[in-house]
Amino acid sequence: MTNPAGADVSKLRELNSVSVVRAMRGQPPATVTELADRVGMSRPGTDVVVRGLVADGWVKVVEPDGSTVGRPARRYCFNAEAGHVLGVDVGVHKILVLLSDLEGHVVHSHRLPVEPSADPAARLDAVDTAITQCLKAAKMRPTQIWAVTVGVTGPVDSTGRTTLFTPLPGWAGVSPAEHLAARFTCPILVENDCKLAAVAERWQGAAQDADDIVYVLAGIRTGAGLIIDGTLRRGFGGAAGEIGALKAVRWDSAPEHIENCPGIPSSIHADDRAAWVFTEARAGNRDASTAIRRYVKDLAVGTAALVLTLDPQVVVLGGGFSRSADLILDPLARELGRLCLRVPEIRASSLGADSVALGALRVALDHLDSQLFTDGMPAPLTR
Amino acid sequence: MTNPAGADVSKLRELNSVSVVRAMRGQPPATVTELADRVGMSRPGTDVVVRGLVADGWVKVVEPDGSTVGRPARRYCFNAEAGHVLGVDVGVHKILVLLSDLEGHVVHSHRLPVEPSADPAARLDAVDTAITQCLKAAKMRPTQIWAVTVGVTGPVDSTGRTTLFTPLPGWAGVSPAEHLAARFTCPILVENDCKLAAVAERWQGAAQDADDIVYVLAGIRTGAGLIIDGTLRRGFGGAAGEIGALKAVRWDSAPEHIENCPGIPSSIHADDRAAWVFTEARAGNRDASTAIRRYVKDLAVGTAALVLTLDPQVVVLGGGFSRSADLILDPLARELGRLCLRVPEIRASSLGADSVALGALRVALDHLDSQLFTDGMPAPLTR
DNA sequence: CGACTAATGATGTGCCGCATCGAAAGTTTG
DNA sequence: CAAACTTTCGATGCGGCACATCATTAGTCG
Repeated sequence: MTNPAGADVSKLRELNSVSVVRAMRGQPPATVTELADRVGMSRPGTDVVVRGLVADGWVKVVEPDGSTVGRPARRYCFNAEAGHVLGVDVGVHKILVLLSDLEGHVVHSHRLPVEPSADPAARLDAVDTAITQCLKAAKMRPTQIWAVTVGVTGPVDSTGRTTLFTPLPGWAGVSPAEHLAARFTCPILVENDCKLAAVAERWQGAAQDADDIVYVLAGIRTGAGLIIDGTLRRGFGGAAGEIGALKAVRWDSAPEHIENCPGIPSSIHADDRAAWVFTEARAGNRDASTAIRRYVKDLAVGTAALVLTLDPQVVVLGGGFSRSADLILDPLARELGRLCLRVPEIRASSLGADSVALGALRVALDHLDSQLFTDGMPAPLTR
Repeated sequence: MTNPAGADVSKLRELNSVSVVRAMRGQPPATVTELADRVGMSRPGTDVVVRGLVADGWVKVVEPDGSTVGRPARRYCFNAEAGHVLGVDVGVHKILVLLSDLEGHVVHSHRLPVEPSADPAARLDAVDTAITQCLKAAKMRPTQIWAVTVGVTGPVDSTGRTTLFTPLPGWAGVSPAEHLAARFTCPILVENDCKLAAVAERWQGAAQDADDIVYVLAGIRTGAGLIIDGTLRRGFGGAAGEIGALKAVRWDSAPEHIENCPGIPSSIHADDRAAWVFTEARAGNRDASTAIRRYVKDLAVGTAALVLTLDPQVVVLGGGFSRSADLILDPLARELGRLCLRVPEIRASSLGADSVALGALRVALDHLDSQLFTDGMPAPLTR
């Protein structure tokens, strides 16, 4: 786009092929006439293009089908099974692998619990196992995967290496991309988990209508992911959104208000303390309410910094605590109203714990899209 | 780009016309053969395209010219005089109007002092006068202007209306765009001054190599402009970069450290106090050094919030105080090192007080570019 | 003045998309 | 059961665009 490139006549075919594919994706099977209308081309021209796409494997035919009157039309739809992508969430407690087709429909998933204390080698082993299991269940081989995205905690630099501090033991400097390159020849992307969750919320979650989104991960950890003008922003060194590193913003210590809330019975498991606090707060427990109020106050300072910097349309609240969004959203909105010039909409995440892996899928698909659409959709069968 | 559009055969000509123009702009006059090489088209094809562009007025011929051997080639260059744009800086003390051709070469400028206390009506009158003078000097009529960008203080919403708080008296809610629409039929853009200065620094200033830039205005006022992935980011409500509104960030009061530095002689004019402080600091005045240290400390907190949010490649320090960048850059870098994960490069602005108007020019030109390039460069003579 | 060089202009070819029209494949109706 | 109707399918001819090739032209150099 930026560098001038002479356009051959064949470029036209490429352009129109891409247009037709764009018009077909995510839609029910369509007739050539419908596609011609949608794309704004003539019927014969569209027909030729569609034939080419069928020959290349991008499009498949859905024979006749229920029509009312006239000669029944052949129906075509995007061949989502032409390729598949993997989305991997390397979490603290679990590895989650999602396998989807080119439309983003999840066809298989595999979840593997991991000890929070596991070292990088063990964790990467678990990733391998989960991917193997997932592919096996889907009866697919690694060569059939067109792209993989891995979500990890902590910032990721442009080479796909984790950098700086991460909550996982010994995880700094690890390169999941290099590790997976041994098994996959396709592009392997590595991305921060908060950023992927943000992508997921825009794709299928609470912010599908917005192009400027601040996603705030509110849980045992606190983090953020930014989508600006519809695109995930990584920052020059991949550390965009790491406002929590500013000591004046008490994101590191914020969850402690809840974790260390006075009155938590010692019988409660460490992982369930937050749930206890939220439940108690709803029941009227003063200490619990205070803990949450303090937490939200700390959370709001960092969020306000993000909001003032970016002026987004929506703030999406995700992470473990977002299950109790009813207790957080309103006070958070109040605090932001106090701190910000213009308060954006604040919404609770509508995706569960799968959001990181979902976002990973979307990033992988986006990567393919940008490649294919700029190259004019070469035949996928040759891969 | 996003909605599928069938590509007619004529689209090819459009594409190639755009490519050729792209290859010509900012370059010395070129022969058809050179252009063909640059664009990657055949010579005859390029020739036809260039002829069309000449006929439309986009390109002009530079007859023969010094060549060495062989038949002398006709040389063509982009006809920058085909249209012009205006960049207007509505400052506190001055109105500055720049008139440039389509290459961004300033052909005329007009500067008009304004009382800081002038009300909006008087200020808009001054804008009118300055524009009139500038056009008169260039012997041009308003219809020959293809786009105007106006830089103002304070956030600007998407309709080009100033919003919220601004340092100019009564300036909130004013719409310079509506005011100018009476004289110009071309697009009139209104933008925040810090944002425009950021654009200027990337265009001709200290950050020409960077795509992720945080511009910090350090002067009597403090503000910021953000460029992410090479594009100016306005935010959903036009208030991106307004981190100074966060009270925890002491940007509002930061300049007071310098303005109220102990020891400033009462004989010094209010506008020259900062200069006095910087001069004294260089001479070893303790109070002055302390004032600057405190100022930088406050400045750094807000800057750190921006840097941590966006992780830019470069921070450009602009505004009046940047003339004394030698006293600010190093301590600022130290503070950011303490506060941030990854410290970006910190550079002093290399543009003077014209930066806002320059950025306004660039924004106007960018607006034209995006329009023309997507429409395939229709003949400009018809305007 | 002739040889060399590089741009110019003209011709023919192939590809692409469009408009048009007859043939085909169904449904509806009497 | 057959004729009328509706809609898709397939083929043909047309015009536009870029390309390759080659003769022509306009300079410089020896």
